[in-house]
Amino acid sequence: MIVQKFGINPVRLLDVARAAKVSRSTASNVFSNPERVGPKLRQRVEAAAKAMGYAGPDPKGRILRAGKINVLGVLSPLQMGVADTLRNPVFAQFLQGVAQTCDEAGVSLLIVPDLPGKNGIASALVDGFIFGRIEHLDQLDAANRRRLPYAVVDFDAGPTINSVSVDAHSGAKAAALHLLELGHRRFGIMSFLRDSGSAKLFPVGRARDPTMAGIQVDQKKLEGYADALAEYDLNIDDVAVVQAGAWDPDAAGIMLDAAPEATAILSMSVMQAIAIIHEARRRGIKVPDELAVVGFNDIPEAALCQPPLTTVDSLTREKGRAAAELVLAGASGQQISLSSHLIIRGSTAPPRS
Amino acid sequence: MIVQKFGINPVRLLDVARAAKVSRSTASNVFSNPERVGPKLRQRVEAAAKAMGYAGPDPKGRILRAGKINVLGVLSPLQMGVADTLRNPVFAQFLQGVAQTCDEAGVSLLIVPDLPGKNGIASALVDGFIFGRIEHLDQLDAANRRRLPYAVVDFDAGPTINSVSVDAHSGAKAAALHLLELGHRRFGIMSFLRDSGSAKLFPVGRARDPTMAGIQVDQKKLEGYADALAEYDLNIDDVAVVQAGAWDPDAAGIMLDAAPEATAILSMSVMQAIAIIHEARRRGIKVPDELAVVGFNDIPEAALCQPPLTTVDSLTREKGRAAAELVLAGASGQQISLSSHLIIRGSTAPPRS
DNA sequence: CTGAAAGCGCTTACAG
DNA sequence: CTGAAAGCGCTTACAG
Repeated sequence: MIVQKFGINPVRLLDVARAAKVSRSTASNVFSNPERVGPKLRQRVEAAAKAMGYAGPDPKGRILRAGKINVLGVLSPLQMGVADTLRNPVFAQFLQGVAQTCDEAGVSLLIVPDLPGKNGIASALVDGFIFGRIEHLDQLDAANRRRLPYAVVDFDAGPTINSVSVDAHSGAKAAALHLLELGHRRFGIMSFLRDSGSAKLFPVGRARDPTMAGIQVDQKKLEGYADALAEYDLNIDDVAVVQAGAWDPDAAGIMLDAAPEATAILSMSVMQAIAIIHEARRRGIKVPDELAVVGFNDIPEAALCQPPLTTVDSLTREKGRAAAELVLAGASGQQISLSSHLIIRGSTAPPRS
Repeated sequence: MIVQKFGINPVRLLDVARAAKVSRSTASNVFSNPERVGPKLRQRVEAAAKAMGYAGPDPKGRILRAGKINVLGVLSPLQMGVADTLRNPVFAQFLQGVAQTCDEAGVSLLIVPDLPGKNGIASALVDGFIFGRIEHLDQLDAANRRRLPYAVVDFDAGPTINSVSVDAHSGAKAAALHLLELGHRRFGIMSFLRDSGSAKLFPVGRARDPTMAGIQVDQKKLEGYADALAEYDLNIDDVAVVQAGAWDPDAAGIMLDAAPEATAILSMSVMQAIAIIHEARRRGIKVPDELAVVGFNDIPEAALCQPPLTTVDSLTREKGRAAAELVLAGASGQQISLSSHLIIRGSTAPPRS
């Protein structure tokens, strides 16, 4: 029968060594460098260990010597816990990419929450980290102090910082051009609210807040939309923008209300694009015939949607892979740039009228 | 400008202490117990630290003293890497549950791959672990030796081991009864192949291999199906069984070929149930009118499917939550049992004929 | 409020 | 092949 106990009975290497009447060094070698120990002593130590219920060196002690921990850390986006991080399908995909590299390197993956009080970066037992999302340079301070390799994603932190970015500008531009080429001229834009606030409407005509596109990568998407519109002599200032969180249940409704005349919606978030398709169906608006929808980022749900979502593939998984490779290789100051491309599926068609 | 360097310049607490002309203890207290240090000394130490680029105690050193690591480990199923683990939607949901508890406890989540050579359990820096999937009692040996709390899921490891299980028997029975009540009498069963082998067909009439249901929890599902069938004087030995991995692209086709007369398919895997719906559509078989399909486990894709999948909700997220709570509470020998229930959606209807 | 000392559990040159 | 010694970086009673 197996008896599960712990906390009690802290057998240490030293105890085993004493019981087996060998030195600590020899006992250590039995577990870590068995070939250096003669068979007789080895068996004696192993027997003693078994008798005492000692299962090998405690990693806590070993780590201090070894230095290497064999763990890659991923830092959750600002204020996000582990659960939020895993729940976000785009981030989950990013993690899958990171995980692929972990598997190749034989390393475990630690998801570190960004908790209000604690400084996860300062205390995480990792060999390096990846910032899942970063919004300001000073978020890197703690990482710089750890003197561990790290990489950021979709953020330009200058030439000294490892980074992996997707060309969001050209991806967003391609999405908008696709709609323009189909003949659409009246749009609504859904931007990403990265904190947990409620949806914000930026109506046409009023002073536009520069934060309406959220973080750096989203601003590039907005510029991509604007540039595409400009090619067709359209001004993005004439397009209503709704900024909302990925899971905001009201966002799709607000968007459709804000741009009732729109024949096409550009969404920076794939989740919101899917939500718009659902909300349109609920309202009896046919997608794509009466309303075309384009998202940004490709996740499995996008292809399963009815109709399947036309969206920008921003190589999320590859970003994760590449970021992890940089960190595990101990790179410093490498910049990797990936190019996104549009996947045309069923949610876009020429406007009816 | 931020300069990212590491490996070099290993400033230790001792160096800072020397530079500030204080003892190690005092320097340590500045970072870990600031209230115990007078303001003058504190500032002197902080200044020295800043000047030398010391950011606070290295967690590697601290851990040895503190004992607690603030990390909960999840062990990947047999032979699975981190990427496989994250990619499996059921397991991803389980991890979300674990993560919820981690967030409540302010703990990070470590995903430990089950790599051929290494013993992840022996070397993981965690305060306890959860076995994502277990098939034999001896997989617990290494965990028992670590003397750290742990829990298993959907596996009865006896009264001394923490476990969280769902009543798979009654869930599966409910699924089968639902079909029987609708009038179905001819079935096909899709069981789960837990290793990476190719699909296996267990045709009717031949000697049935007891392993055709895979691991313990799957055997309970099979019994649940059998008991339901028996209530309608049907024998499970007259039902063709196909056993396949969650992602096997051929499995759905093999199942449909193996039971061409079936009006309903019972699948132990939600992914395979969805695959059967897709394969049926490809073949021009209408679901649910010409073929009813029931899965086991509920994931977001199941509801998004066309038609939405009728499936057993086995409370995967709750299992993760509960398992994590047991471990973090340092429980020992607790058994938690959850009851599954059927979610009836669009993939089931009475048989046509 | 401050510091000298012991120790967390292990490993690794090095000497024999 | 084996062992005495030093040390990984830090913290924590304890004495002053």
